[in-house]
Amino acid sequence: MGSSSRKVPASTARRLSVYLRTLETFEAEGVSTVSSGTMASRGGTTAAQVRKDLSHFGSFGKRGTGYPVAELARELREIIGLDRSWRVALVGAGRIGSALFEYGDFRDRGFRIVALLDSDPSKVGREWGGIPVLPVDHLEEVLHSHSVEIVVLAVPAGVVQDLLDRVVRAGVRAVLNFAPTQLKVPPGVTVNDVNLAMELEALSFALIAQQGDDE
Amino acid sequence: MGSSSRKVPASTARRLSVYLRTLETFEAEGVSTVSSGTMASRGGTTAAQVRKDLSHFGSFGKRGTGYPVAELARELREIIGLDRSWRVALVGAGRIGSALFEYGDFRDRGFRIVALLDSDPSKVGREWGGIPVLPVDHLEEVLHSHSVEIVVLAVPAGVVQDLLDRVVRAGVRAVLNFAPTQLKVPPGVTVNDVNLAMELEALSFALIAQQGDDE
DNA sequence: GGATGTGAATGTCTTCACAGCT
DNA sequence: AGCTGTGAAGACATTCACATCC
Repeated sequence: MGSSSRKVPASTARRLSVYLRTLETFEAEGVSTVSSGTMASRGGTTAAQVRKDLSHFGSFGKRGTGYPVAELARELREIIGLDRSWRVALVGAGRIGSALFEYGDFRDRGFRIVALLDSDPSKVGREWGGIPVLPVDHLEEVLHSHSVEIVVLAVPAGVVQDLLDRVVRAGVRAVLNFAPTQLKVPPGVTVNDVNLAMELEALSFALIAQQGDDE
Repeated sequence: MGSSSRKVPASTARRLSVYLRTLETFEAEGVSTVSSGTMASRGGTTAAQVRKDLSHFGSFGKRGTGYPVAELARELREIIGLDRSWRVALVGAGRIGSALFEYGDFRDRGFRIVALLDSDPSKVGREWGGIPVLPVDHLEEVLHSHSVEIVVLAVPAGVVQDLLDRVVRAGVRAVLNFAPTQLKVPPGVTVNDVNLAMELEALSFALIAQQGDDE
């Protein structure tokens, strides 16, 4: 009971990655069992939160003992979908695209960049680590021929909505967007935003708010 | 009444940036007044949400008319803290640091990178756009001499907690962290995480969950 | 004894719905 | 008439606390 993924809070989903990373650290340290309390203290949350989060997917612990590190890690990988590999296309071979491409961590975790696209003719035709940069005009056929499941949009704000529409029409249902634009997303499609400007502005806001607290 | 920043939900704070960007678009288009409904449709939220959010800071609209675009934009800039400029130090002159540095948007919005630091001797001594890359050993004095208010940590996971501790001890209270590590943060300090791996994993999870829905 | 798994209680955020201003 | 501002209701998420099992 409980192993179905019915009604998982979005916030829970976002914490699973943290748990997995914590478990992998313990695994590397040779620890074989952890309690929810230990997990919590490393993950910046509470013991009850860890248990509730995990309980959405099943019962992985033993009372009195805790959770088996290796086994729980394996379960989480399966739940998150990291027990397989995903085919990713990167649209926009600029600075951000480059940083992302070089950030080898992803490959290790099953995200394989199988296609690169750009609109700039001076970039098209080049290769990044053996992968050719293709013209963005061919977006649809590239997505199709490479069976792309996840698209990363690292393009200027002005063109991102148009690209998203094309990507969605081509059947892709998961997108990572770096443009500082709030996109119109049809149901059934997940778009995660990485908005660096917004992160900095949130810090600015926090500093201002802190200031006001000393009164 | 209500112009004090008592008890502002974190989620509200994160939406203010979106509202500001929406307003700036309208401003550029010469629109002088917007309703909460229009704001909402562009910001991916609801009219009531927009009004509630704004109501935490004051009453900026006119009933029957809507909100004055230019004036509300100005108010939001002040609330967020974009009516001044912030002094930012960037630790880690690698790929991500470079991408961030080149992403000129920030300068325009008041985030001025005044110092660059790295531990790699081959990078130290170089210049990026006139700003010298300094050795991270001198972190504390650099933060001090440049009156740094915000620090961006674009460094490997292994060293980030140590750097955060130093940064906090040096009196900085706002940090943007790119390492995939859950940091221990003392009270009074705000750390925002940009975790690319986690964003991709969230997409993976979403795809898996969608799959399960068709049953 | 020790730690999980989970209903119940609490807290937080969002949505509703409408009074009140323009 | 139109749209804001806001208490109240509702939905959602977190924390508590304890029975349950190893």
